Amino acid sequence: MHTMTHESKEPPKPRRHAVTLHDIAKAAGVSVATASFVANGKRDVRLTDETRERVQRVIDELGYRPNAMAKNLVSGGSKFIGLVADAIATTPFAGQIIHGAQDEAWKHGYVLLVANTEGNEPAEREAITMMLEHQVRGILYSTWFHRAADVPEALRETDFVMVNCFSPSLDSRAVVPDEVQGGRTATDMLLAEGHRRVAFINTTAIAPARVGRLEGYQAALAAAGIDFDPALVLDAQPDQEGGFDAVESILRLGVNAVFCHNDRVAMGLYDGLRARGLAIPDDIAIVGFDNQEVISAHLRPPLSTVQLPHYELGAAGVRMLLGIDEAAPDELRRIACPPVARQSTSAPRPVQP
Amino acid sequence: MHTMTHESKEPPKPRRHAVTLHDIAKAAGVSVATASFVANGKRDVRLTDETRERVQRVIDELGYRPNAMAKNLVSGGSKFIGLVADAIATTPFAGQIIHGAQDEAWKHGYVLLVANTEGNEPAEREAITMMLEHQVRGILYSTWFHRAADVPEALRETDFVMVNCFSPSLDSRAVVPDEVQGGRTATDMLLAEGHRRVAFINTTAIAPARVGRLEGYQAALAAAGIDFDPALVLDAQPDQEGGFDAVESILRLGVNAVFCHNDRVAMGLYDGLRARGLAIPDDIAIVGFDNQEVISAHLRPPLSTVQLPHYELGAAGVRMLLGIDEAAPDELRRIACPPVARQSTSAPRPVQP
DNA sequence: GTGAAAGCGCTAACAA
DNA sequence: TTGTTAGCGCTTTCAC
Repeated sequence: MHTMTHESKEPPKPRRHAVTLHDIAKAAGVSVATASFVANGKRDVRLTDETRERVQRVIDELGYRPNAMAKNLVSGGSKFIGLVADAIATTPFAGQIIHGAQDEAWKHGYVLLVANTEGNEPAEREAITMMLEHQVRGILYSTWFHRAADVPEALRETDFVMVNCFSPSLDSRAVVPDEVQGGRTATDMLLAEGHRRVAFINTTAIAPARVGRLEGYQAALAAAGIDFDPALVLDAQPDQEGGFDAVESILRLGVNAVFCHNDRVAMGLYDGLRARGLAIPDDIAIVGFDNQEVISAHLRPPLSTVQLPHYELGAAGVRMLLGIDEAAPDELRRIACPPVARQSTSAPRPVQP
Repeated sequence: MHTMTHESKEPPKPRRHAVTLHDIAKAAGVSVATASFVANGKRDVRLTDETRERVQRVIDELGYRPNAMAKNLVSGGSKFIGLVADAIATTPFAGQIIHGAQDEAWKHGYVLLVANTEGNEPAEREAITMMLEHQVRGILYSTWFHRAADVPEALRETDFVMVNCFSPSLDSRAVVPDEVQGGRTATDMLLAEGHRRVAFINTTAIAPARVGRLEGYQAALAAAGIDFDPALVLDAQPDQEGGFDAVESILRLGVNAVFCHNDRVAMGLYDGLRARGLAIPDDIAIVGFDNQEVISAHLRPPLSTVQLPHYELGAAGVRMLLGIDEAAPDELRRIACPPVARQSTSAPRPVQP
C-alpha cells in the first residue's frame, strides 16, 4: 500500500518546495534513479537521449531544485567552509578576509558559513560547534589584526587554518601577513628616493606588526649600508592622534623621511606637518602601512604605503584548508605586503620644458 | 589496542566524525530512539533517570555531535539564512550589514550563509540557487549603498528581504536608511548652534541619498522658518577630492555652516579650509554623514555626523524575514540615522574662570 | 519506560 | 537501458 494522500491529511504548510526527485520520476514515468542520473548530468550512465530529454523537460517545467541537505547526508560531507571571525565589524579589513575566503571557496564549489564572535569565548565555542554539526569541510579561524591566538579545543575536531593569527605553540597551519617584508618594502620606498635618515613611527601596541615591521626597517637600512639609529624609532598610539602628536619629535629628529606604522598615523602626521607649513613630500617624505584606501588614496598628496593583503589571506587560507596549496601541518605561511606607490614619497617630476 | 603515541611524529588527525546516534545507542545499550530523546533533552518523554544519565554519559564520553544535515532533512527546513551582497569588500559598511544580520540571526538560532556577487548577474543567480538548494529559511539581498535594485527572479522562490536597497516596483519587503530624517538631523545639528545660513554639499551621484538628504535639509530649514536658498546647495563628487574642490564655492557663499554629503567630503573640506587658515568650527561649522569612524572620529576636530545604520539594517532585515517584526508584503521600512555629535559643530565651551 | 520502524530526499550498487 | 533497493543520521509515532 502506498497511497500518500487522499485522506484529509493535507500537508500542514504548503511546502514551498514540494518538487522532489520522486515527483520528477513519477511525472516523467521513470524511476528516481533515472531521474537522479539526468538531474546530475551523469554522462557515464547510458540513457536514451529520448529519456534524458524527457526527464530534463520535466525537471525544467516543475522547477526542480535538488536538496543539498539530502545530498550531503548521503555523501557524508558538506560543501561548507566555516569562517569564524573575532570582529567582522571593527575594521574594514575583516571584510576583505571574508571576501577573499568567499571568492576562493566559491571557486571550488564551497560555501562560506560565517560567524562573528566578538572575541567572546562562549560565542566562539557555539559557533564552532554549529559548524561542526553542519559537517563543514573545515574552519578558517581569523582575527582582525595580526596576533597570536589560542586555538579553541573544538577546532581540532576538524581541519582548520588560522588566518591573520597563529597558535602560540606554532603547531597549526596559519596564514599571516609578512610584516618583516612589509616593513622592509616600506622603508625601501623611502630609501629609493635617496633618503638616508629615515624615522620610523612604530606602534605602542605589542604585536607581530610592531616587531616585524621594525625588523624589516632595520633590514632595509642594513641592505642599504646605513647604520641603524635607535633614536630614529619612535613609539606612538597607532592612529591619527598618535601621528599628530609625533610631529614635534619628528621635527626634532631633523629627518626628511618617515615610515609610519599605519595609514592612520600617517594621516595624523600629515595634519601636524601641514600645521607647521611643511610640504609632503618635498620637506618630508612619508610612507604608511595597511593601504586603508578611504584614507591612503585620498590624502593630499595620496599616500604611498604598503598593502596588508587581507583578501589574499582569506583566499590563501581556503587554499591551504582544501589542500590546493600544500602545507606542512604546522606551516606558518607569510603573505607578501606589496608596495602601493602614490605621491607622498616623491614629488611628481616637473615637466621638462 | 589504544596506543596513542609512541611513534615520533603523529599529529592527532581529526577524527572523522564516526560517532552517530546509532553508536551511542549501542554503547549505552538502548535504542536509537532513546538515545535521540536524551540527546535532545526531550523532557516530555518518560525515561528513567538512570537511563537518561547513562546515555548522557556515553554521549559525553564519545563526544557525540548531532548531524545537522540529517536533522534538517527530517525537519524539512534548515536554520540557514542566506545573505547575498553585491560588494562585501568595496566598503567598510557592508561588513556592518553582515555583522548585524549575523548577530540577529544567531540570536534566533539561525546561521548566515554568505555570498558575494560583485554585482555580477550570473554569480548572483548561482548564489541564490545554492541557497535555495540548501533550503534556506530566507534570503537577505543587500547592496553596499542605498539604491533601487531589481529583484532576481529566483529570489521569489523563497522569503526574502531587500537590505539597503528596494525593488523599483516597490513590491517587496525592504529595509533602508531614512535619508530624509538623516538629512534633517544633520541640518538640525547646525541649526541648533544658531546658524541660519547653512550650505549643503550634496553628491553628484543620482541616488536616494541625494534626493532624501536634500529633502531632509529643506525640511529642517522649513521647520526653523528659514527660506530655502537653492544657491546654498552645491554638487560635488562624494569623496575627499570633491570636498576639497568645493572650498572655493563655499567661501564665496559666505556661509559659516556646511552640511556635507558624507564624511569623506567633510574630510576634504577640512583640508581646504585649513589651507586657507580657517578654523573649524569657529569660522565654519561642519557636519558630515555616514559616520565612517576611521575618518569622522579622528579628524581634527572630530567630526559631528549622522550615522548610516548598517548594523541595524542587517539586524532589522533578519527580524523582518523571520517575522519577528511584522511587515506588510510590500513594506519599505526606514531605519533612523542617529546623530553623532562631536566637535565640528560647536567649539568646546571654554572653562569659566 | 523503551524499542521497532517508517520515512526525510538523494545516491549508488545491483538487478532486470 | 532502466528499475529496485539499501542506506546516509535522525525524528517520531506506535507498539510492546
